[in-house]
Amino acid sequence: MSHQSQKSCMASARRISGLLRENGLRATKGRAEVLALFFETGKPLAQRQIMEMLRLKLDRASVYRILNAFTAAGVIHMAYVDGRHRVYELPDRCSGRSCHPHFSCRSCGMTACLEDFKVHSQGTLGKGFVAERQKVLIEGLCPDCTEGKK
Amino acid sequence: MSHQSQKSCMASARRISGLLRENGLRATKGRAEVLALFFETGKPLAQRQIMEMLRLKLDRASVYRILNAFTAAGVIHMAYVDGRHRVYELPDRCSGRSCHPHFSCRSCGMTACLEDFKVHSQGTLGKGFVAERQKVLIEGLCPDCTEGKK
DNA sequence: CAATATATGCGATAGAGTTGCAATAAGCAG
DNA sequence: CTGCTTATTGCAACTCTATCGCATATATTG
Repeated sequence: MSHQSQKSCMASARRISGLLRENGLRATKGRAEVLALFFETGKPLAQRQIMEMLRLKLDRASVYRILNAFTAAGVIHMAYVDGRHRVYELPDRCSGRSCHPHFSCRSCGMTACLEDFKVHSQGTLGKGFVAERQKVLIEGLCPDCTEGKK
Repeated sequence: MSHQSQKSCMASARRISGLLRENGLRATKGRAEVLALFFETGKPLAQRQIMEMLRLKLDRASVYRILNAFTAAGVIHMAYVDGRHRVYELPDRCSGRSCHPHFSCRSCGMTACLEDFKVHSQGTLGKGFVAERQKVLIEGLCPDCTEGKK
């Protein structure tokens, strides 16, 4: 999947560089690769996973700085915190006020985006409060782990 | 508030010890005090805050172990992760499947429980998935910080 | 009150994330 | 394409949360 076609890789590389520059970020190899990983996997990623998936060598500190820069620029956002890990994702399917919910398995730690799961909120926050984003995390057991428990 | 009446303190101390034992936990001074803090404040607490509020001396490691033991026993649960801090609270107002939402101010970091805020979820997780808990975090600005931004 | 299993204190350690600084590479003008 | 300026990277040291092993202290049980 990573080397299907030079052409399409290059094409998306150009698209990604453009996206970086549009957001006021220099299009370095490291940044392009990290951003490409988000597009390729389409999944929420933590620094650790990014490090493991990198084809290009990149320092730990650089990955952290890249994630922070991306977050500040709004290219990605922190989806949720999993244990000690900050998990980021593209804000693709998220409106300004609410993000799609995430699922996290308490047994194996597997996580997933719940795109067909809708969350409606009702009620008032109180005077002066302004809600900007709504993060929902469903904890439970994934199919593999429910089978194991049977 | 901490020394209003010896009597009520002692009474609740006995109640707390009982609660610990009911959950299979030894009623040590440290554990009783930590659990009492959750009841007295009624607020979500992180290890750091607990350390600062302790009247009794207790080691950092012990507080961590106490929080883990309480969580394993179900006496408290992790409400959310605030930056690098795990924040715990009594499962008082939480049913088995859903927890009351929390608010977190992105400017000052202040957090609060949203008791009058209800969240309804709709949809399917997918075959084999079992939802056990639903954590909702609303991010935004608190009254103090909205005033500042005006 | 003594025996025993469990908690605690202390020090060392692990792991996520940050920072300072020198080296490097992107972006831009010519 | 070349050189200049400035942002980014690599490296190493560091911070901070959390955990672990082990000796000591303490709660529970009989």
